[in-house]
Amino acid sequence: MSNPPIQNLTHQLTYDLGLAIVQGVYPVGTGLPSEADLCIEYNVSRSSTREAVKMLSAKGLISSRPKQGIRVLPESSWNMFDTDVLKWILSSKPSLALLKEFTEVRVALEPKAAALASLSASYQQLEVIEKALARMVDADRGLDDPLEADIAFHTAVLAASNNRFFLQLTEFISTALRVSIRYTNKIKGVPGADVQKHAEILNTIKSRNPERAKKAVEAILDEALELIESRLE
Amino acid sequence: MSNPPIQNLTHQLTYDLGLAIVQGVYPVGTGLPSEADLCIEYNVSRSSTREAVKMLSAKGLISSRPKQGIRVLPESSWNMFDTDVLKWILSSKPSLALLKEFTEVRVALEPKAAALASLSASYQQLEVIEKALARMVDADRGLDDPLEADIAFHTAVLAASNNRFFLQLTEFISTALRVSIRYTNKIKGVPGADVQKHAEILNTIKSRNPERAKKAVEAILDEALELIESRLE
DNA sequence: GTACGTATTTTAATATGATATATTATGTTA
DNA sequence: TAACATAATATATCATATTAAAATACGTAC
Repeated sequence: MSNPPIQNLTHQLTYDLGLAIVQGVYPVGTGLPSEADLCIEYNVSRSSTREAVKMLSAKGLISSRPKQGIRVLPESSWNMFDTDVLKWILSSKPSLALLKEFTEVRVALEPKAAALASLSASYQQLEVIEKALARMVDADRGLDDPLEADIAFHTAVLAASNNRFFLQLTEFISTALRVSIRYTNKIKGVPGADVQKHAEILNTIKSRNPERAKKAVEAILDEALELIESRLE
Repeated sequence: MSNPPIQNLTHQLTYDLGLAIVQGVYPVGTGLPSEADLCIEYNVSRSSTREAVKMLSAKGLISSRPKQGIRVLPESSWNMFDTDVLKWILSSKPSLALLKEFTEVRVALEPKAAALASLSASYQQLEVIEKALARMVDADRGLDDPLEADIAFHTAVLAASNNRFFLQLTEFISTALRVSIRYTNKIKGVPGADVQKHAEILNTIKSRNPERAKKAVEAILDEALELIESRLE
């Protein structure tokens, strides 16, 4: 019932339960069956059940205390920047509204990351961005996967910012892009136009111009955001 | 050995181990004692040990597999946006460099959140911001805690953005501010100046002007960032 | 001597029974 | 009625046995 690389029963149960929770299968407040019932329902031992519960509570989805049982926490305490949580949410209720909110975060973060990258990117880091751009060129000719190339480019910029928080967001961004692609990728613009804009980003970073780097990334993301907003009406 | 609200042995061990890991007690790559050894070292049962290990692996700090044992993952996979992880990091090695990186994230996020708030904040949400500002005024007169009032204001703006990701960051921001305050709060500017600038933010949001709201928040954060950068030299 | 398959070994993963603890609900007594 | 003791119920903890997985060592074939 899960596609991610499940290693063992505990992880399997964690994914199944996590998905069920974000899907709203268990009511917020006082939901979830008791430990013992979960064992029966999912046919696993108490050890695995407890470990799965602990993993989910570490991600802010649930809390568990004696006598009160296991309850689903309000959505506001879910760790949205946890890759698993994000994956569960996007793959179960990938609303355009949420996609818009996600893109708003990108609009806030990525331009700033590019600006930082323009100031501090090492030669090696520039090369990584350059290679990602080459992949995008290849993708335009059908020689590479367009989505993966695009993701590689944006995560390379994040990594080049040399900021641990932005670096941590690479997984966050790529996960969300991978899941939500089907909502935006449909309409492809002029072939090569996208590559051109990404090349512009690379150039501004290489020329150590933070202001222009910021603007270049903003241009791309604002466009994506507008596309989403236009569909929301 | 921990101050957070520890509920039970599993949480206690999670905090102790999490702190030890970010402090570098266990070498990255192949660190940590085996499950059995951890039981002896911390004098707890295997259940609690395993549950703590699962919680930490849910936060991206460690991985555990048969035969290879429990190993510390590279810092790049740590979930920096997890409140616990951030707390451990900031309370153990609160370097100015990290504080700078954190502030860079704030500079990216909070102005955008204010802009969104100016577009979508409800009347109730505006009231919350207003009350936080009142607390800041009180704090200037010694009638309230300045830090808590400041945190209340910034988190209120985040909440008013009506974006689930920004909302999730309220805990992240307040945790970091609370922990890192001792590195910046020392130098207080002109009394009332801070309040004035925050009042400006509220006004721009109330007048539904996203551009000016963004600028107003940027002004405050850029200032904080410059202060940190000046100390880094 | 190298490559491949197999056995061994080590460690986590799973299962289960028993006990402790915390919380809520209940009932009893003054 | 209020305070206090008691019971009921869920998770938390402990202990132990068994299973499965992964790395290493070993041996054999070529």
